[in-house]
Amino acid sequence: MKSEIVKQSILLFEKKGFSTTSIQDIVDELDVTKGTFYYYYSSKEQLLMDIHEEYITKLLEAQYEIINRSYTSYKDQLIEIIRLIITDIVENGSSARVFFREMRHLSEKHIKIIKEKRKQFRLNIESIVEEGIKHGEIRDDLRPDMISFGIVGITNWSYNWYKTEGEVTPEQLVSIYSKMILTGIEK
Amino acid sequence: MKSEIVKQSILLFEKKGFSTTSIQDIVDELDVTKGTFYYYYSSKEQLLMDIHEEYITKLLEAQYEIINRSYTSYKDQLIEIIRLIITDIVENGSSARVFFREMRHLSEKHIKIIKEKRKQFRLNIESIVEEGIKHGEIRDDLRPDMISFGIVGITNWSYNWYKTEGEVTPEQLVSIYSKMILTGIEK
Amino acid sequence: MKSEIVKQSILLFEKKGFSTTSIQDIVDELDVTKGTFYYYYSSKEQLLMDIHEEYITKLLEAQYEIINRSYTSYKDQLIEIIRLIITDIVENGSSARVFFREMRHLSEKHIKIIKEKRKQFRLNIESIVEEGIKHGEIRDDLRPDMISFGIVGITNWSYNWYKTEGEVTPEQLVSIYSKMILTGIEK
Amino acid sequence: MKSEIVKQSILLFEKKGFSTTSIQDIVDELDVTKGTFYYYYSSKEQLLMDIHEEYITKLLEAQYEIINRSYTSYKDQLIEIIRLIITDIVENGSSARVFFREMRHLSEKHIKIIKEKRKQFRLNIESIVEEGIKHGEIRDDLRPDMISFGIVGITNWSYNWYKTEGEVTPEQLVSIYSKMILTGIEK
DNA sequence: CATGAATGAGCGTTCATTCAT
DNA sequence: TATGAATGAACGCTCATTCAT
Repeated sequence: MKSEIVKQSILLFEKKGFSTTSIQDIVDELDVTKGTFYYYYSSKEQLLMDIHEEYITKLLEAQYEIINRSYTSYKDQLIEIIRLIITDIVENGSSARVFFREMRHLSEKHIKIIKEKRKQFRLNIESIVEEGIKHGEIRDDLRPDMISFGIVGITNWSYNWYKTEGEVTPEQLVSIYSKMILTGIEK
Repeated sequence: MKSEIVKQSILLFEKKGFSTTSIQDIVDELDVTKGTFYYYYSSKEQLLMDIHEEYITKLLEAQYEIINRSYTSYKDQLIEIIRLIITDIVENGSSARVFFREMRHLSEKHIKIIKEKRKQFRLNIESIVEEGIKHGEIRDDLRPDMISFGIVGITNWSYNWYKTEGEVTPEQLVSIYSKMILTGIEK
Repeated sequence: MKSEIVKQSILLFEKKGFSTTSIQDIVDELDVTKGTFYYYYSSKEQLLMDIHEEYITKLLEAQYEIINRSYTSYKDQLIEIIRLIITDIVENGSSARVFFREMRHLSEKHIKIIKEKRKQFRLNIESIVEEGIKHGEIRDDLRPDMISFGIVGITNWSYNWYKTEGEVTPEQLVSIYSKMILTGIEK
Repeated sequence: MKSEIVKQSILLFEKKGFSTTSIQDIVDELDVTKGTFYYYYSSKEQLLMDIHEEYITKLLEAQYEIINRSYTSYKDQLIEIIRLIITDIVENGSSARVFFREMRHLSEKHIKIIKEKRKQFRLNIESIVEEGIKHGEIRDDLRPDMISFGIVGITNWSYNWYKTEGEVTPEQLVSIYSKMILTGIEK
């Protein structure tokens, strides 16, 4: 039941937004009563936190898994991370959209926790960029922090528009974005 | 009065989110009563629509102004548009954040109107990219639509993190992002 | 309207108790809606506080009025205060019962304020007793504080049982209690 | 288990009040589940009734025990009853406070039963007073019923303020109150 | 133009109670 | 004996909106 609540909530939060979705909406969809919801979650905000925490934790784990593999180049490592973000958004679009849009509705305390982890995710990219610069793979005139913001921006933004039914496969998008970022669009 | 309502609303919507901000919150800040609000706006949603419409209209106008100038290259034109987005987010951060985050709370009908204009903004970029490809300025293996998504993604994302008090000036950010997009980060 | 809310609330709080009386109960009785209640009171607790504050303030004022009059003896002054308590309970029975029974439902902060005033009321009695002892009117072997507790106990308790329709008039009760306390029941 | 439920409930009812204490609060304290509670008690109200019944029954029994002893005077008998009330409040403060404050939350039917027993307790005092009057020990100008109300008032009220850690021992309080009532405070 | 009183629908949450196991 | 999942009714409270003045 708990996992069903999470599943339905994500769909509803994605469609209507967190604050516009009522507990009633959620339990109606599951044909249970509000009491049941509160048997599993102490508050609506706690549910949102659970969703956020699971999302970012899994993503961070996957990122560390990538980081700890061995690579022939830092550029390849960056491509792998671009792939991680894109495939995650494609595969868990609803969760991703909830994650990106509804963080504001967490409590101060919870926001802090999530922000820290999100920051860590970006800092890990920044570190790879720094290594790439140090090893002469990446140009040194562009600030690693801004590059990392650029990478998460370009990839994360796709949660706003990417459609599974579209013409471009995830792998193609990974390829295009990787080329854009690494070699630019200039001829 | 009407413009003061808009001004305060934007600040509050940015800080607390649209659905968490009450009409009471808005009028309290202006030291008027709710009646006054409803004299100027027929509903809370209408106010949000006004904010959205003004924002995207101004942005589109600025974009057309850029497009209609003459350029030595399409790349320069793209840089100009990157500059437009960045400076707008820096200068009108609150409006930008409300625009990006709260669109969902518009009515179906209004959403359609705004989405169309947002799409037009991106399509205008796509057109420039297409021209750039046609004239051999931009590589032809990356799909103009995806490139345009990439450009708006990388730039728009900055509303999530850019801080005026930070180390990087808007112009530096324009420069970095322009280089990233046009020539890539590879050494 | 505000005063009607107070009036009805006191009756309901007396009859059903504070926590068993719902806002709905109150507004139903007045044929208005819950919104109306919250237009006048920010919370149920705030209403209870208003009731408490008005009650104890008026009582204290009446007590000071008595204290500041001139008397032929301290005993007469004590009788006057016994009269004050008894007549107050008889005349404002509902308020008195709410005051004595529901204080616990105030917030910590509010409880402190009310407790202080209640204590002051008793201390004022203690002071009279002390003066009475000092001037040889009252025996000195019984502790003024305990005497004051005795006086408020014997009189306040009547909120638990006194009925206007009973055989004993308030004035008779004042007389009986004054005699009991001042001269004892021993023959 | 049943007695542990009673014990904990009394403490919680005293601290938070009956209607503010939830079954969950009670069972949490005992590290069992709500099912357990309902195995022993059919309802929350039934538990309250049990507490009330046990309290007043024991008190009445103790009172009869006093009444059935032989005394040299009716005044001594009254003192013994004052002692009973005071020591009971001191020793079973929590139960006493619950008894005095929460009766209102019993059902109509149960209230009637308890009220009857409480009345009996007072009537027994009234009878002693009457006998005292008849035998010339107690003055006959003060109504035995009012005197009995005075006695229970002055003594019962101590549940509102008496603190075990205070300066006055129970026995001292008994002495003071006995003197106040029997011989008055006049010099 | 603006106010202030009032509405009514809905929300998040609590909780006594039930019941199959 | 005891649990744990679920119910359903109610509660305190919020808020966009209306409207007579």
